[in-house]
Amino acid sequence: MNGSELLSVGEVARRAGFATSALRYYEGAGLLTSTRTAGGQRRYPRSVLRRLAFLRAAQSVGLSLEEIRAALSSLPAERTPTKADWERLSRAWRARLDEQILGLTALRDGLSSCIGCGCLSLRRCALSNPDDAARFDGAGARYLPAALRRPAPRPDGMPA
Amino acid sequence: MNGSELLSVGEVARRAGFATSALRYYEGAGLLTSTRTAGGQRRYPRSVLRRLAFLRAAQSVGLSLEEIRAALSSLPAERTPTKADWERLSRAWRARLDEQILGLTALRDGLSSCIGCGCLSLRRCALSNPDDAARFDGAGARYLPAALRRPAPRPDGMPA
DNA sequence: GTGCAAGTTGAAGTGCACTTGATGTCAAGC
DNA sequence: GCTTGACATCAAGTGCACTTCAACTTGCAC
Repeated sequence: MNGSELLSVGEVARRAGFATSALRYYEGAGLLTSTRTAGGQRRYPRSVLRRLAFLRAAQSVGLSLEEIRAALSSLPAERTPTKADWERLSRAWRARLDEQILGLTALRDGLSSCIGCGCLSLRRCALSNPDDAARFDGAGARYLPAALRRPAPRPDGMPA
Repeated sequence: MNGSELLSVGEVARRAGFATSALRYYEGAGLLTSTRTAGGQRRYPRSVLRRLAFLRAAQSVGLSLEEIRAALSSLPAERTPTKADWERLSRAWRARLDEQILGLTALRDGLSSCIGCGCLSLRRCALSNPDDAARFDGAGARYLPAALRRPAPRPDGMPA
């Protein structure tokens, strides 16, 4: 019932399933904070476990550490995040997850309906329409949501 | 109606939304093949566009080039893949996509039901149960499908 | 038949997300 | 109070997926 027992890196690493080196890396990257003992060793509050659970989940859906850092920065650093804190975060991410789920569903269904269909007009394909992606238009149905059209690591044509 | 017009790298890059350097890289990695002109320039059949569409889509759902290479290797290198070829690939991937969709849905719903719930027993959490992930048990409900529990880049304890 | 954009190769560089190694300090058990 | 394992920092290394660079060649348009 005592909420003030602090965890060492090793303890957190074990409980959260990360390497200690990763935890130190996350701290350097601004995703985690810790207090220190007199001797300089890290001590974490329990809430770091939830933070790490979120981090892991977010990574799994393909978000970069920077994106996750931005999201987590909306959590209070000092006090333990409340239900309301997490719910706010949850709402913000729901849209993204919805989009991603939609995209995957389209992809799954598209695998038979489009890629498997034998149609040769790739340009109208639901799965990947790079011409559309490259264009800056807003018109026309977007089959694959933006989340799944990963920004095509700089095609030659566009030096921006 | 002539199926034999070949495309240059630049053409393919433009149409598929990749950089030419990426196309050469993919060829080196065994994901693409090309014929050459007398002068040594690459020429691609139209079917490469579909291949690239698949590649992009697969990347978007988080698959490595190696996994994609393995999948694509089941396509005939010489003749243009048929509807049946793509459908076979499609079937093989459907399970993976289903799993990923399931996982994302669980994650989305879990964001309010678990992370947002205020419950402190992270160990029973649907979102991330690293203890379970670390354990080699088969018992108990797995909330997050394997596809979403990315293999936790080697936690300290396990040197394997 | 020539000019020049587009193509070629190989080696090296980039960014992300970490891990590994060297070297030294801390703290809990005996 | 000493040993031992966990912890500290910092620099360098790793793997993936590309991109960039330098130096040179091709091939279509005129």
